[in-house]
Amino acid sequence: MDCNKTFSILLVDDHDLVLQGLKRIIESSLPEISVISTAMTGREALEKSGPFDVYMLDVELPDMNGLELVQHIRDRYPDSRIIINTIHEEIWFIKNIMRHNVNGILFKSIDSEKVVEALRRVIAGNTYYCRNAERVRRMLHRNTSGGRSCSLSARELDVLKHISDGKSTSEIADELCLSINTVETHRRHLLDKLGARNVADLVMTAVSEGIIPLRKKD
Amino acid sequence: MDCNKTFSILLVDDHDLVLQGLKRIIESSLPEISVISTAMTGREALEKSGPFDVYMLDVELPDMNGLELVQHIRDRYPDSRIIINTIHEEIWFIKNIMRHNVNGILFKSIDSEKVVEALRRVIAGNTYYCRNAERVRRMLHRNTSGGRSCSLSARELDVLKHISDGKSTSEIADELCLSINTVETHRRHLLDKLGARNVADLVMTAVSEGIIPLRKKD
DNA sequence: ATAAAAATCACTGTTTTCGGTGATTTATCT
DNA sequence: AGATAAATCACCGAAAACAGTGATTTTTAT
Repeated sequence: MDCNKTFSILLVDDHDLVLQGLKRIIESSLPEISVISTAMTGREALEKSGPFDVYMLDVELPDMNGLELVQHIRDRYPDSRIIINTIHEEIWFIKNIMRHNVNGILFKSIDSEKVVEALRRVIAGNTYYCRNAERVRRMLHRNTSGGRSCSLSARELDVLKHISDGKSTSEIADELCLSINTVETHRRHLLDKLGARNVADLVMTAVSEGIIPLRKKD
Repeated sequence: MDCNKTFSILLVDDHDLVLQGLKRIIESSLPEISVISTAMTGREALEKSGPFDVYMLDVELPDMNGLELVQHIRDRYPDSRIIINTIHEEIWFIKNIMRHNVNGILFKSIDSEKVVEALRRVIAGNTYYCRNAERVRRMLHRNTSGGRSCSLSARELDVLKHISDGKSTSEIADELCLSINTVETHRRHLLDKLGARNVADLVMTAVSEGIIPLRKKD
């Protein structure tokens, strides 16, 4: 890619503060982005004469769901890069975003260096996902393109049940007569496969997906 | 209590190995227990001419649920001390045992010093619960004798929801604009109130009790 | 009004989780 | 027979959870 090429970006967010902040960050740290346009609604965004090289979208817009907007942009300008910028860090929310084939996900809570890094990576043709979103991405990837299913092995299910019962890794190792390292590996695979960030998330996901049953009433 | 008094105990377990092990431990470390009787079924236990000072019962017996046996013993000999000895460390199971007003709970996985300690404490008129059971005990205590309900405050529910969504304490603190210390306190209260040992257990309990809903399908 | 509960924050130490990486041995499937 | 997945174990470091204690301020209820 030509190092002297300049890029255009469209920032879409219904909060002016966010727009100004992003604009400022980009202006000061990313001189290769020469055109910075903004929009505060989905409609306004679609009216801007594109294509832009990069779209950075909030998912919560007054007139339109940000993900609908993603569809529109993808339809018109398939080569554009799209970064989603959201305050929602909920896992199911991230999964939704992932399915729309975006190039990057940012959370509004992050600091400006991350924004710069994300833009650099996306412009370079790579993807950027916030740490929290990375796990979810991997999980979905396995399910769709990888061809592999994310079904759990018998042993993993064993470990999962013990985890959901509040056991620590060392306790599980004892009860299943395994090394702690082994249980930790299973645990890691569980987190990966279910796209969970920690055991709380793991249990919630597993129960919600019906992988493990609710606890019997006592 | 007279230091020279000797005590009697009835050990009930359907595994002879366990009986022999317990017997051995008691003989070698607890000279104050002079009468050690054993039974391998609930029926056999009830046929032994009591009362014994202490009953140590397995909950899994071939002919009878150990908790039924507790009832029988309590009815006949209200002053006897009862210790439950079980391999089941599941929380809901512990809760069940707790409700039967026993003096101690041991898990078969523990080492012999704990057995001795438990017997000493129970003989002295105190209670003994394995570490894992202690939390559950505190929770139930609040619900019944304490008069206090274990209902969660609004803030605690807030924090719980975030936890169940896989958020870390620091993330929750950020999102709710609280100090990390505060969130940790809420978390601790949640664990106490729901009788959970860690977040995995917390989420499982909260979902099972219907305190928080399952995650929306995506 | 005043007692009780809720909400807030602080400090400290230990244990556990989480993430990355890599490797070997069985099963299993094609 | 060879590829693939499952199951096993190891080592490391950083981050988070967990446990115990204590304390102040605000709400809420009696």
